[in-house]
Formats: sequence, structure tokens, C-alpha cells
Amino acid sequence: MTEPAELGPRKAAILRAVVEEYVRSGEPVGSETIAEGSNLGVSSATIRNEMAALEELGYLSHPHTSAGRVPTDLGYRCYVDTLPQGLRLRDAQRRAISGFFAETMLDLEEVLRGTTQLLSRLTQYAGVAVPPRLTDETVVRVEVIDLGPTLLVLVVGQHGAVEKQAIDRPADLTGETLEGVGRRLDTLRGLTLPEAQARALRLAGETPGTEREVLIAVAEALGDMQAMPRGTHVLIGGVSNLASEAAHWRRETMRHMIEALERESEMLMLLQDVSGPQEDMSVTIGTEHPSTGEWDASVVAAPFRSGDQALGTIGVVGPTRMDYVSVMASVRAVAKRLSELATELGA
Amino acid sequence: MTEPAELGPRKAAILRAVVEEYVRSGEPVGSETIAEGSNLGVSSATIRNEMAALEELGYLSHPHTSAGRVPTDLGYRCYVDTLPQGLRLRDAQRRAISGFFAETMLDLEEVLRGTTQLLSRLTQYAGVAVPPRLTDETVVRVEVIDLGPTLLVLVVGQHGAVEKQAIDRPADLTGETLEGVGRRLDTLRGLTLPEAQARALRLAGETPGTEREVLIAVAEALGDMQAMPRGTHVLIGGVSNLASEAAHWRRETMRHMIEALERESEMLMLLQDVSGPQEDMSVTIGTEHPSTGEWDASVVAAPFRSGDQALGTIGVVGPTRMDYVSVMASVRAVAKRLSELATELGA
DNA sequence: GTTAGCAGTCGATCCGTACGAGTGCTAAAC
DNA sequence: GTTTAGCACTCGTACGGATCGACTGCTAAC
Repeated sequence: MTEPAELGPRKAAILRAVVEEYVRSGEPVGSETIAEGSNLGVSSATIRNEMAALEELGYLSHPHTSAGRVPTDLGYRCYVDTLPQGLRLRDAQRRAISGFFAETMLDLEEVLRGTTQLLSRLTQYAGVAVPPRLTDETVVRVEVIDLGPTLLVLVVGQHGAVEKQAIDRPADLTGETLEGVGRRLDTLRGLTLPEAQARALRLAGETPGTEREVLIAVAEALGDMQAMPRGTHVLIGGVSNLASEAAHWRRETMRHMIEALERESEMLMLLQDVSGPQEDMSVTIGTEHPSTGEWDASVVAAPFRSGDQALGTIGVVGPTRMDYVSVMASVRAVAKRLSELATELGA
Repeated sequence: MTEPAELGPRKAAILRAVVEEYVRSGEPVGSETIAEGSNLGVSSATIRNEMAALEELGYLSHPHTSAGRVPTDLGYRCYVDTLPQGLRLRDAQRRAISGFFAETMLDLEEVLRGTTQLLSRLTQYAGVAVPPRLTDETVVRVEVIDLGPTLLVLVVGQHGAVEKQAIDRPADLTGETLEGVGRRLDTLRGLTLPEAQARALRLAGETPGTEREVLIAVAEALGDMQAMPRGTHVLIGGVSNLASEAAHWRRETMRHMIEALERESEMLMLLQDVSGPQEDMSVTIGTEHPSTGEWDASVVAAPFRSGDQALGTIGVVGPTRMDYVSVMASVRAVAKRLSELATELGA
């Protein structure tokens, strides 16, 4: 909508300087600071004029008359969009990432849990990760296990995701029946979850008696697994970082934020809304998304893949006033390494 | 150590009144307030004397000269210990609990997840739950699944707990080998995890070739599952309640607290330390435990059982200044209902 | 178009005062 | 001996006013 080009190079430079200074100091920045710190050869008065113009255009705002300027969400957006691509990580960060991925980890969920912590440590904000949805994978095994009072349906995805759901146990169930069911369910291997469900239903149609009953229940369970992303828990790490970093946030704001992080469905929607299908990385700033708008938060997210198949999303949630350069570099680097690992792990 | 009896009935009554008033109002309570509110027929001067004595004994403390009294951890302890047993829930709470358990839920972990939310809603603090450790259960099924690049060991416990761990896949693995392994592992049914591990090792000893290799890896995985309570994730719900309720906590305190809640191992230790083996319910107040001492928190916990076998623990974490009567009533009631459900579910 | 200078604005800070809640003590009353 | 009334004292908190200082926005000169 607003091409940064039309700002002109000097306005752009000033906006950039304001954002960076504000992110650094946390305090509204005045024209003097910019005139001194930045090496445009102009005086503070000129900067003032430009800043007034930037405010007019909606990129900056004014807490009160005698204060400096603060970037608006639009200002951050422009800043982020015009960022040069060559993002460098600090050595310590690079080492932290390498160290993490040097550990041998075989279970993807475990890796993701660690990834949220890693991201949180790298950025000082909260790290999030959405594990692969079983829906997108093919099924490697469907198993029905007799627990006595109930039956347990176990579905294993190709990348090692395990989904379980209990179903009712028919009173007249025998071991043979269960074996029969097991044999039939073996044919689900290699299907996607919806396909598996359809096949299970079809199998049920061809089968009489108790076995049929169980198969129908299994099909229902397979349906539930798709419909409700129950197993798709969003992994979160480092909420405590937010509590300290965000020292200037209002208490209520923080409450809302932690609440939102707890609501898995909300985070899930946020991260899914946020990660455009083809994009490499997405940044959502404050009011650009209703959820984050409420609590002055931004989300930097990137997908990770196995080969060319998108598996899930990782990201960082922090205040709108965050160090986008560093965060984006971290998320990108971690996503890249994670994709490599996932590819190697679950080819 | 300190029998409340030796306080004398009046001191005890005053202590009780101070605790209740302080919990209610959140502000240091003065002698006048007690004299008026409570119906001991004595004047504020007498109360003052008694309060000075209680302070001397360590049950109360003084933020500063011209302020009222505040209970110490010891004061809360005495208050809790002398609580009458007849704890009543408010109707709304009773209904919330019944409503929750009226939903049909078949998966214990799902129930526990909901339980943390329920406890949090009932008490306005954070709810926690420790699911059954697989170690204590008997194994219903051990399965090795070929995921291509790795193998996945799946262990199902009698109550439906599922533990998974990836192991290396020998290069020369064939489907037959895997079937052989599977047949041997069938004999693990009904054993406890340590027994199963021993049996797996023994099986490995009796078996040659690749099969042996896999069995050894499985035994290792079974060992890992006992050693590291990796699957024993502590479930937590309602952290946001703490963020708002604890409006008077220092920011750093809150950061520490959320951090501690995030460290599963710490919470696990806390909850395990806290739940005495035979006790019905335990209350840990502030400095009584090193972890909670750091952040002025208390933990009210109760075990839940299936039949007479202890499965896990549920509890509530909140500020030392909490409404112990209500929280204890809630935790006790939920633990009772949960035990009934678990008994019915996993006889 | 840029810059220096200057008046004006408005929040933040500091300080002195007054207030009031609550204690602790003492002396009288029961 | 215990309880109570009275009172001086302490000490945090709220209030108000003056000052400070950081910026801006404007104007006039370059």
C-alpha cells in the first residue's frame, strides 16, 4: 500500500534511525539525538521538519508535545520491509544455534521443544513452535490397544508424531476381534489421515459384528484428530523473558498476552494466519493482526520443511518494540537448521 | 514444631482473624479492624498487646512502625493447621466441578489438561498436574515402528500413557527382523518398566544379529524413559491468573515464578517433595520449600489415585497470601472426583 | 531547501507539608 | 493481674507548588 520508495531517501534514513534508536533506548527519540548519532549532514531543525512530515504520513507518533517521536506500527512495517537482506548473527548466537543442533536428537517434538527455548534465549522474547499436523502427513501405523475399560487408538505419522484417542470398548470384545481389526487397519499405512478415515469407514461397511463397531469408532477417532487440532499443541518457551523484558508494559497488557499464549487455539490461528503459504518468513506487527494488536506484540515466524514439504512453523513473540534485525536473523537461521535436521530425520 | 495449642484460644482467634482479613484486603491489618470485625469482646488495646506477643513468637510481622500486622509464613502455617475440617465450596464452584466431570473424557492426559484449567478457574491461581509416570505402571504394549531414517519405540502404559523415543535404525534392517523383534517384545506385556527393560536385555542376549542390536537399543530406550522423566511433563494452566492477581508482586518476583513454572524439572521436584506419601493433601507455604521461598508462593497439592494406587498429583500454585480455605476445598474436591474418574477409567 | 534561534509546552522531579493510620507505652479501672 | 482508655510518637503516603529540562514548532535569515 505504501511504498517506502515514495518516502525519499532522507526520510527513510531518518525513520530507520528513529526506529533503531527507540528500539535501543526504549525512550521517545528527539531530533537532536538523530542529528548527532546519524551521519546525515543536516541539522536538528531539518530533522524536525522531516519528522513532522513522517508523523503526518503516519510513520511516527508523539506521546505528548514535549517528547520525542516513537515509531507507529506502520513505521516499523516500513522499517522491516526496507531492511537489507544481509543479516548477520552475533558470534555468540551463532554458536548457541550450532551447539543446540549439534546435540543428537531423534524425536522431532523434543527438538521443537528445545527450539522454543533456543529462540527464547537468542532473542529474549518468547519462542513458539507448531509441530507438524498429522493431517498433512501420511499414516505409518494405526493401532488399537485394549486397556481394559477402554480402547486406545494410536496413530503414528511418518515423522514420528503420535496421536492417541480413547474410544469406548464394546462389552463383547474378544482378543480375536481386536486382532481382526488390527489386520484390517494395517492397510491404512501410507494414507493421509482423511484417506485413512474413509478407508476405515469402508472397511467397517464390509465387516460385520463387533469388529464393525470398533472400526466405526476408529474412523470417528481419525475424524476427530483432523477436526480438532488437539494433538497440535503449540509449544511455547521463555514466557518469563517477556515478563522481565516488558518492564514497561502495563500489567493488564501482560495478563492478556500470557492468556493469549495459553490459548493454544489463538496462537495456532495467529501463527497460521501469519505464515503465508509461499513466503520464507513473515513479520506481523501490532495492529496488523487483531490478536497481537491488543497487546502491542509482534510475531516473527518462519516455516520449517522436510525436503520441500512444509512441516510446521517456528517463531518469536515479543513487543512491537523489538530488535527486528536480530530476531529475524535468529528465526531465519534456526528455521534453516531445523529444516536441515528435519529433512535428515524424516526423509 | 510449634503446637498452636500453646498459643491460647484468644491468640489463635486473633491470628485467624488477621490472616483472614489480610487475605481479604491485601493490606496490613490494624488492631482496630480486628477489634471491630471479630466478636471477641475485647478492646483494640488488648488486641495490640496480643499482636505484639504474636509478633514476638514469629507469627506476625510488621512492614514498618505505623502499619498493621501481616502474617508470616509461620503464621499461615499455624492458621492452615488449625483449620476446621468442614470445608465448604461455593455453589458456583461445586457446579463448575460437576460440569467439568460430567463431560465424557476418555483420555487421562486430556482430563488432566482440563483439570489444570479447572483448578485455575476455581481458585484464580495457576493449576498444575503431574500425569502418572510410566515407571509406576505396567506396560501394555511395546512396539517398534520403522519410520525410514529412524526407528520409533512406542510404549503404552496400562492407563493409556504413551511414551515414545526414537532410536537409530541399523542399516541392514529388514521387515522380518522387525517382525521378530515385535514378537519378542510382545512378552513384555504386564511388566513394569524396569522389569521390561531387564527382559528386553535378556531377550537381546538370546538373540543374534541385527535383531539383537535393535533389542539392545530398545532396552536403552526403556531405560531412558525411567531415568529421565521426559514424558512426565508437568501440565500447567492459568498462569495468566497469576499475572493479574499478583498485582502487588514485584516484577522480578513474577519473572522468577513464571520461570520456575516453565522449568518442568523444578516443578516436578516441588510437587514430589510436597506430596508426602501417605498424606491426603499437603500445603507448602513460602519459605518452607526453597523453590517457593524465592517468590513468596504457596503450593496446595493432593494426589489422585486409581483404586488405591497413586497415579499422580494435582495442585494449585499461588501467592502465600491466598485463600487457603477455598483453595484447599477446591483441590480436595477435584482430587476426589478425579480419583473416581481415574478408577472408573483405568480399573 | 536549510539552518539558527527562540518562545512555548508539558511531563518528570524534587521538596516541604499535612495527614492519618497504627503502634507502644503508661496509668487508671475492673 | 488483666484490661482499657488515652496520648505521644512514628512513619509512610498523598498533595501542591516550584523548578527543570527535553522537545517541538515557528520564524527569519542564509
